[in-house]
Amino acid sequence: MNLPKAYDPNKYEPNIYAMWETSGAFVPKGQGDPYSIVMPPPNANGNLHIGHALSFQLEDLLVRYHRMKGRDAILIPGADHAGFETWVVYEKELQKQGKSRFDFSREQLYSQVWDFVDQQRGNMELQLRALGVGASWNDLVFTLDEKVIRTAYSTFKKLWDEGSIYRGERIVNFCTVHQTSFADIEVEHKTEKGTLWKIAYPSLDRITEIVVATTRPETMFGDVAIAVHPDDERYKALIGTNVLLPLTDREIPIIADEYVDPTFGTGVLKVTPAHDPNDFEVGERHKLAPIQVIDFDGTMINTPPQFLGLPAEEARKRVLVALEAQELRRGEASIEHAVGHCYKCGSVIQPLIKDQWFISMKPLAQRAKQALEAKEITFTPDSKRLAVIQYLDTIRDWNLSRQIPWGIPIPAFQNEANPDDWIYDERVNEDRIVVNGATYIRESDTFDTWFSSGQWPFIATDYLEQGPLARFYPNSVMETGADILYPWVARMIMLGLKVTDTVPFTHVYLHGLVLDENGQKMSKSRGNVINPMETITAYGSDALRLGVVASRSAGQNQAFSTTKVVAGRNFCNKLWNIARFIEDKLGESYQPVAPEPLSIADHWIVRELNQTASTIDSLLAEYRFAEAAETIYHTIWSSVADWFIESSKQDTNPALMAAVLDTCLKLAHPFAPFVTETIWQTLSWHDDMLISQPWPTVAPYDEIAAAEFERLQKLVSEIRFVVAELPGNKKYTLLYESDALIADNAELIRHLAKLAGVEHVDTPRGLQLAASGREAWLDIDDETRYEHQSNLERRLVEARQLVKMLTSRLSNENYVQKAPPALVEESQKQLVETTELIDKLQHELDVVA
RNA sequence: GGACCCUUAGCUCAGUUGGCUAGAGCGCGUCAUUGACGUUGACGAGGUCGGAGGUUCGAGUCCUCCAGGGUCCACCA
Repeated sequence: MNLPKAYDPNKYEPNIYAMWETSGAFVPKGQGDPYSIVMPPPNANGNLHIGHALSFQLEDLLVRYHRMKGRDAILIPGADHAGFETWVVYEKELQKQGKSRFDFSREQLYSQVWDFVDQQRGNMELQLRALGVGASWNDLVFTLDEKVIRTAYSTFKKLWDEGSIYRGERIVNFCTVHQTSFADIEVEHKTEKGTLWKIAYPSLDRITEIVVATTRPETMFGDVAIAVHPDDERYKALIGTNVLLPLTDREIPIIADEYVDPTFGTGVLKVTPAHDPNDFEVGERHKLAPIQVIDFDGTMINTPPQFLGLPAEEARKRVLVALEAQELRRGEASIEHAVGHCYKCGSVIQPLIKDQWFISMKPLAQRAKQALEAKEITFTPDSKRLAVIQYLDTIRDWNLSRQIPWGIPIPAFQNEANPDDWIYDERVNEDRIVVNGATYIRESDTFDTWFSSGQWPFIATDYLEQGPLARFYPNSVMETGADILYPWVARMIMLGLKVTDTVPFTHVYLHGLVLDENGQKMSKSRGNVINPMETITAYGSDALRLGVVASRSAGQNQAFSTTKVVAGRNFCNKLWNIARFIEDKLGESYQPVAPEPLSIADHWIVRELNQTASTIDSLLAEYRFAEAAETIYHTIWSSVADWFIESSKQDTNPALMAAVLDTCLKLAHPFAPFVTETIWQTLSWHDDMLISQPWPTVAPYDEIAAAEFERLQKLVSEIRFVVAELPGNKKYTLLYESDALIADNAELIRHLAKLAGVEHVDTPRGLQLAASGREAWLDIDDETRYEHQSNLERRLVEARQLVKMLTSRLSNENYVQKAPPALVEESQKQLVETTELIDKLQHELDVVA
């Protein structure tokens, strides 16, 4: 025996991973039906967090399992340039150096960030290896790889050519801190308390006035009209007249628009097309040109001099004071309203007008919706499929433009002489190009990163170019976080259908957030982040996998639990020691022999393992990872270790023990890849790798023998139970009169039940073991027996309650008629058995008395 | 404003189409024991499944309402 007593994961994991990787175990073999998962690419220059561990370990689990099931399986890794995230980090770096983005050209910035990311790269990939994630590393795709850009461009052109891409002045969500716009979905709305101010706009003769209600008085200099509902009797007469815009000498008209809600505020809306999306639409309808009064840096422009250049917040205060001075304020009310914030810095998102590139989403969404309704893609949990459908119903056009240098340049050029003339051209390295004699200037914006990552499944498989991995498209499963269902999953579906004319994957599995042990969201600011690498150092990679997969269901945010990681570590150690025991029994020179079950324990364990394999099959088919993990845990710990191994100490069947160990390792491998492979490598009868083994097939056994063992278990359990209740720590002798099971397995029963002996007698004495229904007695003296009386009484009461319940159930005619016959029969059988038990217990009590 | 989810043992959570006496890990109690494993073994205690109705022979599971917690979506100034 050269294996140490305890499994030390850190000692083996790196070597095992290196063996897999260098031997090409993660590379698809080209045989069998393709099975593919494309990894949601983690940030190339970041570290993995515990949510990544869950995500990637689930993906790896699926791929390992399907590989063993004979599929041509691949897990395609990725790395994300994480446009905005990385840019924010880099801009902070610049700040530290006392520089800003304006000190450099776009090309300079791009190459600086590239170097910055390059320095950090590799961490994440090492961490994936530590997690045991068996990715096909040569197929890794970085989101700024040339082929990603190529595909993004061809898709953009396709959409452009068919008119789905348009450039337009629209209200965009602009972060004045980060100097970029966001898609609607990226804006974080928070409900806040605000103030609704009422402000009087005087008529031209200054005799009457109309009172508007607004939460943003500072935008009043951008007002181009006052709007009321056309049917609002209070204001009907005023429609078409002009009022004076306070603090200015500008006149604006009163217009009628259905959009105005007469019950809100004063029923009068100030129309500020440049700074509110609704007002923008009202303005368009009434052909009113917007006036921008907040600049892209968040300060005031186009205002009277005293407000010029002030930050918007400050301007608001001063405007209110100025209005007060002119006695134009007509009260205020506090309201709760949703305010958009930048999800990164938390500052208020300004709705501003900007020329941006948009995709018309309605047609894409319709197509995706049909596919989802037809269940061309299934979801776990299914409720998320319905959620996506609902999202698609209300989708708005997608703003693709980002004012961030770190990203894929938008391949568009504008005619210097004619601003409305835009052309598609991929020469994005040129500032200006000449086409047909006209000079065109390059668009300075980059794509929203989701535009390229939305095409990830067919990019990573080179499907459009029919590369070597093209057979892996569509992907088998998209496994990702429920939090990016809309920004990512929905878009992959839409773009996949659009570009490849097929769904990008056939199943979506969504995991929830891993919360901290108290159920709180993990965040750096809270300081409650669990680093998966530290967990691996402390407990091992398999322990982390088992712990994080256990008791977790799809789509639910659930707490991390160290106790489950500990349980996982203990399980690995258990498996290790099962192997140690078996290897010790077999000896170092063991040569494999065809296994054949001989003892009743042998037949039973073969049946159990068959059952476990098929249970895991059906659970994984439904993505019930936690239950599958629990199944293998209990099979190995209880059935194999506590019963089979213990039995084997009495009756050794080397070939079968070896086969049982092999089967356990295979079944457990997707859930605990490192320890199982480590053990496999120590087995003298294998010179290959576990990772490449086929999933266990059904092995033959004898059902009668297996059932015998079950009866033996029942007897042993009863003996243990009764003995535990008896006073003192004595060892007892089991007596039997005529019982073949006991006679044939006397030594085994003695060992399992820790008895002094098992003896055949002609006249039984002592305490009869009633519950297991055997002709067997524990040889106890009268005094002990007397002390045991209360236990007998207690069990008698329990048995009588059960009889009462069964009797009433069976006397219910509806039950007998409507319940499935098997259930009724079961109840009847149980009633008979329990009645017999009562007789025996009663008899025992009579003897004592 | 809309939608979805959660509430089960002390803690963290499972529980497919309704099926009988609701499970796991950890924790807790009693006991055992130096040779596979103390990262162990045996035995046990602990839950009227958030509350109230309803459907059903039968409800943790389906329906309605209520309470508490959470998430997502949303252009009411």
